[in-house]
Amino acid sequence: MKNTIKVERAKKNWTQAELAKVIGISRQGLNSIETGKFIPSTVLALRMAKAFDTTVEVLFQLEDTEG
Amino acid sequence: MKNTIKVERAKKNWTQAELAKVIGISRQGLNSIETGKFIPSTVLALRMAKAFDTTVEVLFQLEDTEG
DNA sequence: TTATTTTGTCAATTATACTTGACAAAATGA
DNA sequence: TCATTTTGTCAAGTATAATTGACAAAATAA
Repeated sequence: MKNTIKVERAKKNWTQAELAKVIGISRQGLNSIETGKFIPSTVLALRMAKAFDTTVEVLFQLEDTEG
Repeated sequence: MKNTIKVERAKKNWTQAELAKVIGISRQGLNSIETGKFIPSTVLALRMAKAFDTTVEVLFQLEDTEG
């Protein structure tokens, strides 16, 4: 799964630590999600989408092999 | 977190077992998600949204306390 | 360059999603 | 009613998400 967290974060000029705090997760946890190391829960995806004023689908995209 | 899986499933006239197969999860796993026992991964949420031709936000809603 | 912040990553632990197998309750259909 | 399908739930196990603490690489600012 791909994500556009880094881009959305840049738009808001937020650090990983700041975003992590907003969505209630550790900085390392957010880093692992952002770098594709692991897949977040739907609650975290929804919180992130809300924080960025966007949708889960804009933030996260299934790969062709994951469809 | 609330969800509208049961309703979307009814629209398509799918059983839990059928939907579970489509998204690549066990029947009991899907049941636990549908009944709110646990929170699915974002990949599963995206697959479900795709299967239902809808969005993650339509399928899953944060409670006021989870925002 | 030097100092500071930000990011990436590791190890070890904890929490939880997801699995299979099983069985009963509930719903559906004959 | 009787049979069949569907759903809910339990237990025990596996997989993985998420945690903290730590440290170095990379980026940013002075």
